[in-house]
Amino acid sequence: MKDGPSISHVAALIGDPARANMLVALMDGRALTVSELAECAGVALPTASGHLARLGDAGLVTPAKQGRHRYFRLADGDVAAAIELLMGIAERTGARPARTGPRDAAMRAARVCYDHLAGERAVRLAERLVEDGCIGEGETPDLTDAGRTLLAGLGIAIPTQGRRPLCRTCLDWSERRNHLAGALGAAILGHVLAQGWAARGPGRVVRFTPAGAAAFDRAFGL
Amino acid sequence: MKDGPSISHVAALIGDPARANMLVALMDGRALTVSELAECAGVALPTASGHLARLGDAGLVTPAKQGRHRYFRLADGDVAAAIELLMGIAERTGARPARTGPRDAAMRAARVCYDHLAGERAVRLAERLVEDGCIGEGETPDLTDAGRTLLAGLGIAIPTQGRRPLCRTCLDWSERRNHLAGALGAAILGHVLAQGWAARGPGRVVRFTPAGAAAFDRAFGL
DNA sequence: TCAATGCTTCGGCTATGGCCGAACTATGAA
DNA sequence: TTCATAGTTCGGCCATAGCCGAAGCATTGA
Repeated sequence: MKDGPSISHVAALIGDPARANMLVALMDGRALTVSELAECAGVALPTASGHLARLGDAGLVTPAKQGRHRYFRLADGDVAAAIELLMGIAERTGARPARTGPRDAAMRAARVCYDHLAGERAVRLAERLVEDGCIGEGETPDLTDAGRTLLAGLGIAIPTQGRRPLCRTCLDWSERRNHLAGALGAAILGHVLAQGWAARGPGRVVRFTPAGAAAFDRAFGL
Repeated sequence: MKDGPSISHVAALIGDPARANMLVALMDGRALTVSELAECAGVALPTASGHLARLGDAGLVTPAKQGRHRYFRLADGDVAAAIELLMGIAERTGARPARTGPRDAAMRAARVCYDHLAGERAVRLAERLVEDGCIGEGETPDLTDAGRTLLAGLGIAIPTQGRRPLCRTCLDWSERRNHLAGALGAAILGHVLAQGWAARGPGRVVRFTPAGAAAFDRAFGL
């Protein structure tokens, strides 16, 4: 009677189609206004406002007032991780016809998950890092000395340790294996974009240039 | 717009309190019957049956027929992981310590779980029995000679061994630790009621009399 | 100061879906 | 065979909560 209802409250919030659409729209880590989210969810503005108030109360999104706009973003990586996991479960049931459009293929290849990289290449990276002993295993792996050396060589500054874990695993919905999240995951995405190895496409898609993909693979020994 | 609804379907399934309770009850990996899950969820059997059919369709639980029972277990670790994550999010919000009504407090103190005792006192009993070497450990602990002696002294007949395990552990909702189920768990509850140490209240609540509580604690050395 | 924009609150409508009792099927026991 | 137990299906009741339009703040710009 204790855990049940409390998780059901959170799950019920995600369980409404309009709210789910909003949350998915926020999965790329950007902040959107109430009007934009209403548009994404396909509901009228008052309805969206009500939904967002409830999501905010439950700590799934955080508001930021700016002028006469109110921006909302996902509260943190855990919320993004939960949504990714639910996507994986939803997909596996086969309820969804395959329908693998071109945009879908790009999403599978590489995309943003909150503030880090997800998709096929991100999963390969994560597995390689473990294999090479650069990071440990588990939910919040350690960054080893080997890992620090590798990153230093690439010119990626190791984020200072705050409240947020340096490394975290996040289950990838398209690959069904872990990719790397946490502060370091965010730093790597930043590096990839800063180097021009890839650029953000529409929505969550991340497009690697041919040269960028090669550089990425070389950098991490893929 | 395509992902939203599909994750919302899964989330909505978890989002119903009755179903959430069932899923949480299954979190220890064991399989439970429809009746047991109905009891855990606090709903009637037909209602539980319907819920489980939907959870099964969505691939969150898997059924296994055995005789005239139908056992359900969580489909896989991903489902468990998603529930854990949702628990974490729900907890961090601090959202729901709220509704601690009198009936709720009574439920936490002592209640019936299927046909045995659950709640704070039941968990203490189970831990004491293990500590005193009266029963073993694991999912279906053995009853030791020390345990048989204790029960004989209290005048509790040891149930004849049928298909049902004599001792079984059952995860306690409110305490999140194990209490004692199985044929012996049922026998102990029967004894408690027969001795007038406690009486069934409304719903699942079990109310101990002051003298009954003292007698119970003395009997088991709590 | 007035107007325009962005958002929230309110009130009322509606439908989804959760719940149960009763009746029915299937399995096992006597 | 007959009875008992476990579970499913059906029908109907009812509450929750999702939705929108209208009206009410609040912030910005003229």
